[in-house]
Amino acid sequence: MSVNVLIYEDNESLRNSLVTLLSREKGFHIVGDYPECTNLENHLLHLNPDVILMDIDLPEINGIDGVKKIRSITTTIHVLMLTVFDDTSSVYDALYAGANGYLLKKYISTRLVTSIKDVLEGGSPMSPAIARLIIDSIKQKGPKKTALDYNLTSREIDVLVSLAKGNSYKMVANDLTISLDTVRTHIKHVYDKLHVQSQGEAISKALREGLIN
Amino acid sequence: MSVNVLIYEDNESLRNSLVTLLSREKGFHIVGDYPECTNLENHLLHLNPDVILMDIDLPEINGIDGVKKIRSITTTIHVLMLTVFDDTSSVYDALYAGANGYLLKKYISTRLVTSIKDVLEGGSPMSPAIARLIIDSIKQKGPKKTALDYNLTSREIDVLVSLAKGNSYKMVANDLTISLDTVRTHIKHVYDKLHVQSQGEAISKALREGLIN
DNA sequence: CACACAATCCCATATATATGTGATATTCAA
DNA sequence: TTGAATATCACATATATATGGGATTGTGTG
Repeated sequence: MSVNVLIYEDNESLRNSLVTLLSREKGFHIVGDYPECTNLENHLLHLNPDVILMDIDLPEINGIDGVKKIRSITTTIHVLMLTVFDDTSSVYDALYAGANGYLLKKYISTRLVTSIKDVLEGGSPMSPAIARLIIDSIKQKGPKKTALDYNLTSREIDVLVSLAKGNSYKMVANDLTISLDTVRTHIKHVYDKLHVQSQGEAISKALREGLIN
Repeated sequence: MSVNVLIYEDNESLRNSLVTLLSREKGFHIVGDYPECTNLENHLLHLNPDVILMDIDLPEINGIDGVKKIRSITTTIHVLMLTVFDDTSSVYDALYAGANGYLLKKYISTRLVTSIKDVLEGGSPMSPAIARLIIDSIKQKGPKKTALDYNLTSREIDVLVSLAKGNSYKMVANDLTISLDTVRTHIKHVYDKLHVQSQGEAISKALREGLIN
C-alpha cells in the first residue's frame, strides 16, 4: 500500500527534484506534479492523493487559497506547505487555511520524506524557524497579566468574571450567593482599581488584558 | 569551539543514553548530567552551559519550574525540553516558562543532535505531535468569526466597537456624530442580532468571539 | 492589642440602559 | 416601482447602574 503524493510547485527544477527525491523512496507514488493548482477539483477527484505538497507562492491561485479550496472539499487529505517565506502572516494564513505542516525549502532535501511520514501520522512537522515564529507569537499574546496586577481580591475577581459572562447585578448576586448590595460594593472597588467607570469599560479592559477569560 | 551541554534527567538509563549519544558526536561537550535540578544556580555559574536538556518530570523541582528559574537568571542559554508527555498544558507551560524546543523522548535517538543544532540557530525544534497540539490550540481561538455571521450592518458594528471601548451612549453618539436616540436604535438591533440583552453580554460576546478587537 | 483589609450588607439617588412604538429618507434589488 | 434593508431621529418608561455614604464581622500582621 503506497502513499499517493500530488505536487504543486511552479519552480520547474525544484518540482523535478521533488519528483526525483520521492521516486527513489519506496512506498511513495507520485500521482501528479503541476506548476499551478488551477485544476484542483479535478485532480482531487481523479488522482486520489493522500498527501499534497503545495508551494505557497504559486501563480494564478496561490498556495493558501489552494489549501482553502482543498479544505472546502475534504479534510482528510494531508497538505504540506513548501515555502521560502518564513514570515508570520504566511504561516498563520496557511495554518488557518488548514495546512498540516510547513516546511522551508532549504530543508527539503533532508526532511521531506520524514515530514510526509509525520503528516500521515497526524503530526504537524515544521521547520524549527517556523515553529519559532509560532511560539513567539503565542508568547506575545502571552503570559497573561494576572488579576493581581490590579490588586483585585479573590471575591472581586469572582464578581468581575460573573459580570463578564453577561450577568446582571442580580444574577451575579445569585451566582455567588451574596446580596445585591454586596455585588455593588465589590464592583465599586473593581472600578476603582481598574480606573474605569462603567460596566462596558470594565469588561472590555478585563477581557482585552486577559485578566479573565 | 564546542557546544557545552548540561543534562537534567532523573531516569538514569536514559540519562546515560543521552551522555553516550552526545559523546559520540563531535562538537559537543557534556559539562554535567544530573538527576535533578535543585542546584541550578551553581551549575549555571560554574559549568557554563550553552544548551540545557531538561526533563519535564523531575523530582523535587520539576522541569517547568527549572526553566523558569533559568530564565530568571539568563535568557541566552538554550533550553530543550525532553518529555514523554504530549498534553497541551505541559507544552504551554514550558513554552511560557521560556523553553526553546520540545522533544518527545521517543524521537531522541533520531533527532536529538539536529534539535540541539536547531536551538543553537535560534529555531524551536519540536516533535510533529507537539507542533500539532500547538497548531490545534491556535486554530481553536481561530479563524475569527466575522461580524457578518450575525448580519450586523456596518453602522451597527461601528456602534458596537465604540461601545466596547468603554464609551457610554453619549460618547458613542459624539464619537459617530449621530444622536443619542440613533445610538439606542442601533444597539437595540445589535442586541437582537446577538441574542443578548445587556451591554455586558454584548461586549463580552463580541470580544470573545472576535467580532471586534 | 490595634490596625489594615477583605467580605459582607444597608440606604439613597442621579444617571444610564433596555425596550417598545413610530417616523422619515436613501438605497438597492426584485 | 414596490418593498426590504439601512440609517437616522423622537418619545416614553421601567429597570439597572454608578456612586456616595455608613456599618459589621473575621483574619491576619506588626
